[in-house]
Amino acid sequence: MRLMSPPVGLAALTDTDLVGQVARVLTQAVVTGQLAPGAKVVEAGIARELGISRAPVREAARLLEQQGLLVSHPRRGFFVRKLEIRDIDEIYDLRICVECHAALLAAKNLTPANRAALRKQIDVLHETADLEDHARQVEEDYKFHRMIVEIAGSKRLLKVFDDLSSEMRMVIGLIGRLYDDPHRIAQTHEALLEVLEQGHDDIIAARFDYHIAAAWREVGRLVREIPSSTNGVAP
Amino acid sequence: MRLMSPPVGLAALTDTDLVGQVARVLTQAVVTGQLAPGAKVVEAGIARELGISRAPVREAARLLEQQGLLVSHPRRGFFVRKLEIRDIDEIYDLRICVECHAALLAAKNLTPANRAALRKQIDVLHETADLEDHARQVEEDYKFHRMIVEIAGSKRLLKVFDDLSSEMRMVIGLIGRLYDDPHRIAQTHEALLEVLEQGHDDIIAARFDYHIAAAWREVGRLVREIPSSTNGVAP
DNA sequence: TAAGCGTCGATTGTCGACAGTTTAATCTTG
DNA sequence: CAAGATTAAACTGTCGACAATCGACGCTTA
Repeated sequence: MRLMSPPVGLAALTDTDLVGQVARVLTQAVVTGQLAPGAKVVEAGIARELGISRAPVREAARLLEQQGLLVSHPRRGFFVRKLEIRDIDEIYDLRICVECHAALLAAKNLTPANRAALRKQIDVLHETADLEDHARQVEEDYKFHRMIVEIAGSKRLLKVFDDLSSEMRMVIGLIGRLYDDPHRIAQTHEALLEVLEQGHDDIIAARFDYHIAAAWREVGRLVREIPSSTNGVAP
Repeated sequence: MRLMSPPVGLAALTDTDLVGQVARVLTQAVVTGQLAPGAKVVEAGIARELGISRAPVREAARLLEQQGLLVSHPRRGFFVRKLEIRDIDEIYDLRICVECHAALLAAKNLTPANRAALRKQIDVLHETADLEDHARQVEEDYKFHRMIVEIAGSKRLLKVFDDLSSEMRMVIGLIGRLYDDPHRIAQTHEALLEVLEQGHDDIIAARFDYHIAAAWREVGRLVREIPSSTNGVAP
C-alpha cells in the first residue's frame, strides 16, 4: 500500500540557517565596501543589528575568514581584510591556473544543453551592457565564468573558484567601476565560447589565460591609479 | 617596569586558541580513521571529552567542514565525510592543476637556501624509508611537496594545497598503507628536484603531472581493491 | 503485516551571562 | 608638554541553559 505522497522536487527549506544568512549579509557588506578594508567587525554590533546573538555571528565570521574576506587577530576580533597589490596578483594568478584547467575540462563535458546555457548567458551580457548597473554587469560576467567551472564538473574546483570570486568582487568593489567596456566584454566572452566549442586544448588554455591576464592587467592598473588611502589597497 | 618575560621564539603558545586546538584534534581523528567516514560527530561528546563547552567545538567543526573533512546536515549535525571514487579523482585532478603551477613558480623563486632545504628533505625521505612508520613517511612526503608550494610564494595556492592535503591524508589513511615503495618515492623526488633546478617549464609541468598522476593511479587501484564496506569509500 | 502515528530520549541551534583582555581615555609626572 | 602610568569602557572567548527538532521504537489501524 502506498499512502506516502510521491516525491515532488521541492526545495528543502532551511529557514533556520542563521549562520548562512549572516555569512551572506557579511559577504555583501564586505564586497560592497559597506564594511571598508581594515574595518573592525564587532560581533556584538552585527548581532544587535540583526537581532540575534553573537554565536551565529562568530561562526559566520569564521566562514568569511576561511574565505579570505576577514582576518582574525586573537583576542582582538575580526577585521575586513586589507588587500595589497601582491594579493591581487595572487588572486589572478590562481584564477588563471584554476580557470584554464576548468575550461579544458568543460570543453570535454560540453553538451548541447550547457552550450545553450552559455550562449544565453552571453545574451544576458549583451543586454545588460547598455544598463548603467555596473554591479549587475560584474555579476553576470562572473556568472558566465562560473558556469564554465560548473560544467567542468569538479566540486572542489568550483569551491576554489567561488572563494576567489568573493575576493575578486571585493577588488572590483574597491575600484568602483568596470575594468573594460561592457560591450567589449560580451564580445570577448563570445570568442571564449567559440574556442571552447572548437575543443583544442592548447588554444583553449592560451585563450583563457590571455583573457584573465588582460583583466588582471587592467585591474592592476586601476588599483595602482587610485590613492591607497581611499581604497584600502596597500602598495 | 617590565615583569613580563621576554618573547622567546616558542611556537606562540596561544593558550586561548581553543578552536584551533579542537580543529587539530578533530583533523587528526579524521585522517587517522579514529573517526570513521560517515560517523556522526556529536558536539557535546567532543566537548565533554575535551573538557570544554560546545561553542568552540562547533566553530572548529565549521572549519573542518569548509576544509571538506566534515559535512553538516542542518539540524542533524556534523558527519565525517564519505569519500567516493569520484572525490578521489577530483582531489588528484585539482592537485595536479595546483602543484604543476606551483612547481613552475617555485622554479623561478629557487634560491640556494630553499634548494638546500629541499635537498635536506629528500635526505629525510631516504632516512625514513627504512622505518616501518608509514604515517611518518606519508608526512615527510607531503612536507616535500608542501615546501615546493611554499617556495612558489602564493598564500592562496598554499591554502588550496593544504586543504587538499587533509583530504589526501584521509584517503591514504583509509588505504592504510603506502602506495609505493618508500625508497622509490625518495628517488622520484630527487628527480623532481633536478627537473626543478633545470628550470624548463614544459619539462617541469610534464614531470610533476606524471608524478602525481602516478600516485593517483596507484591510490585509485588500491581503493578499488578494498571492499568499500570496510574503508568508507563508496564506488 | 506494513505504512503511518505518537512518544521519548538525544542532540542541535540559539541565547544571555561572566571573566579576562584589549583599547581608549584620563590622569600623572618628570 | 610629552611619555608613561592608570582607569574605565568595550569587546572577545567561553560557558551553561533552554526550547525546538530529530531519530528510534513501539503502537495503532486499515
